[in-house]
Amino acid sequence: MDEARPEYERIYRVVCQIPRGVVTTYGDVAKIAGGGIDARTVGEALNALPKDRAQEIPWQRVINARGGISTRGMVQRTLLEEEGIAFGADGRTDLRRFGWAGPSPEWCAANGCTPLPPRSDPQAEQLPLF
DNA sequence: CAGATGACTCCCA
DNA sequence: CTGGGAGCCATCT
Repeated sequence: MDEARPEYERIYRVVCQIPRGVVTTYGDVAKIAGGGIDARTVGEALNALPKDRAQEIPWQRVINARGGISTRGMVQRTLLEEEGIAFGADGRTDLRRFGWAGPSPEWCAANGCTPLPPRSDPQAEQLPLF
């Protein structure tokens, strides 16, 4: 039997908090989870994610810091497009529009996680609707 | 215990 | 934009 991996479970819990229609990065998930977890560890956790559990965990909403998909194949991109995520010609998406702001502060407190630092983007308010 | 690997990220040329 | 290199952490040989 595969041993329980508490570090991974915390990562999964954070990913489950990502609402439909938005995406986040490995680094952000790592910061939220905290506890010596970094972007690479998040990737490992999702890679080791069993298929039966992939149905409940929106792993597809986790992408790299460049706004692109690190996985091979079109599976992840297709799933995200189904949720309304738009990709550019280079296969990247605008994190300022589809980027996840992080879980609620109360959730963080209840799960011992760290909320995401507020990124003040003056242009984020002026983003065109298109 | 040491080396290699990976769904990562940042910095610099 | 593209490459190369370093930093980082967990898992497997």
